[in-house]
Amino acid sequence: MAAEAERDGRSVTGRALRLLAAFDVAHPALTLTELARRADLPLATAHRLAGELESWRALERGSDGRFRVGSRLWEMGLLAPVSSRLRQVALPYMQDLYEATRENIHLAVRDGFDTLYVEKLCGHRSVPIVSRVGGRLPLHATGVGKVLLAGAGPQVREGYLGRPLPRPTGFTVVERGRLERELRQVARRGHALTREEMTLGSVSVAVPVGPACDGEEGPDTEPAAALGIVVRSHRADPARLVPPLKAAAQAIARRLEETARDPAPGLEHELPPMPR
Amino acid sequence: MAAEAERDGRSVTGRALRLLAAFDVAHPALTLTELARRADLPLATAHRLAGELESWRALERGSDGRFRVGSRLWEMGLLAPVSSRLRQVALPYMQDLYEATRENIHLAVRDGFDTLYVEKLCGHRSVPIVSRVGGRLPLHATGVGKVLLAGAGPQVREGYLGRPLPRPTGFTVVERGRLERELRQVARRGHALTREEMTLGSVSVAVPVGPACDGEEGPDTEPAAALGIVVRSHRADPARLVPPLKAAAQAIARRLEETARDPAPGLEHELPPMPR
DNA sequence: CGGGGCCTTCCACTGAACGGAAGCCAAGAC
DNA sequence: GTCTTGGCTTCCGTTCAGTGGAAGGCCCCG
Repeated sequence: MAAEAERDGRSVTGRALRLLAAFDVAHPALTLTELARRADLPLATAHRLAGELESWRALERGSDGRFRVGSRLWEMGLLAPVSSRLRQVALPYMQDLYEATRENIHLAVRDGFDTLYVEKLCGHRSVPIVSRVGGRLPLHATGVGKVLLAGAGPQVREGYLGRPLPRPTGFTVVERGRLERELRQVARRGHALTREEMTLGSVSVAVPVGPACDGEEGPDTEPAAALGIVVRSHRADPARLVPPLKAAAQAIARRLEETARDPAPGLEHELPPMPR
Repeated sequence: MAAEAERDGRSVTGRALRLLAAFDVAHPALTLTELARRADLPLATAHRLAGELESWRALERGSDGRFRVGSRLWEMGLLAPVSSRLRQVALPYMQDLYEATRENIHLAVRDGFDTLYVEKLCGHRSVPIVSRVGGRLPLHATGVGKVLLAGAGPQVREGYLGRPLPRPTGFTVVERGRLERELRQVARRGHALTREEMTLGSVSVAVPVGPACDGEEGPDTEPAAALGIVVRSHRADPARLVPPLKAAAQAIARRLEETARDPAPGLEHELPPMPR
């Protein structure tokens, strides 16, 4: 820890990135002093670096003097593969699912030991829910998470199960044996169904998106993502949602493979770089 | 230009940010050498900095050796106000509009002299279109752009009109006088309607979101955003879309004002920081 | 086998980053 | 009115982290 903290703080780039990392969902806007404290930097240093980041619009400073993440950074982030490829491809199919159900539609990937939510559609009628685009939840307590965990390599699965697992509700399965059995079942069936394991009153159905979603399970074919839907638990038969989910997931997987070839996917219709 | 380039390259942070800025839609994946060339840095320097950025997962290096924008950066970007507030609030209303029309629904803000697209919903049935989330288009050639330009301060408007305007189609209005007249009309009516000015075959309708969207035009009330919809030009009567658009825009504006008060908006349900 | 990309590592030099300190400003207490 | 507090900004001498040329490794192709 000390060693890592050492390495982290040493380089200028590291310090700058620590400034960025000081922001999170609970702290989307920070005064210079808060920023310095959270990044563990001397005020003067934070001031200089934050100023520099601001001049690049990686940070923005509001009229209240607080710093916020800048829209330039947001723009940059959208170039990340998760967003630019996965999201782009999946969105129309997610739209279709939403139209058909008017429930929360989720697209998530595994990032380390977390479920990382890439996209989420919801309307006014959907169940309110804890997930958030860009947010993280445990792998073992959600539908999409279970699918991702079941599809991950044994390495990851072992590593994940070998640590204490949070238990958001009384229904969350955390006993190792039972969880492993469930995961095998998920892998076999090609879908996960979890009842109130993350939030009381909500049921979640999910399927993998990727090579493994055709039923055939290749040796090293971790799914690229998971597609899921969350409905109220009193809803008649969540299992009915599996076929449309699978259809959508397969379509997405196919399109992903197709677009994997062309590096610059079509319409480069950007604005010519207007002089300031 | 020379002066700015000078300042830009001097600081380490600047160099690191230049590396990030080397990525764009047309170049979402770069080899180290390309990266160095595009950022105008010596190879060794690019190598070191890129490595550091990678260790923070601000960049990721694929199996092909190319660098891409990292998902950590994507996550950070989602904390930007455009995304975390505006998008969150507007999305359900945009969903409703999509459901009702199945057409492209756009949410955009003005960023300098560009229309910056914050969100875009579209399904399979919608008109294919050039806009892209995080993308930029001219202010004078789209529905949302015109609304934003009409609502901007005279300073901005003058500045924008004082430069040569691109003309994507033969229908794009670029004559200053005519454009100014149109903008006044947009401001008065509270909505914009453009026919094939950006893309042949598409018509766009848009309304402002924000203080000015109640008809009353305060002195300094630039709209926070613009909400628009793009349909095929042969569609019966695009003007019919104005009332639902206005209703949605007002609802969004109201919710934006409401949530402006509470700094941390509710459910902080993040995962406890799992040890690596 | 030699040439040409592309990537990685090394290391001596140096100028850019550092951060303590001092000063500024506004709000609130007394 | 003055004093205190807290947040922000600027300054500047020291020093150490960043720099980048050069050399070497790897792979592919002719």
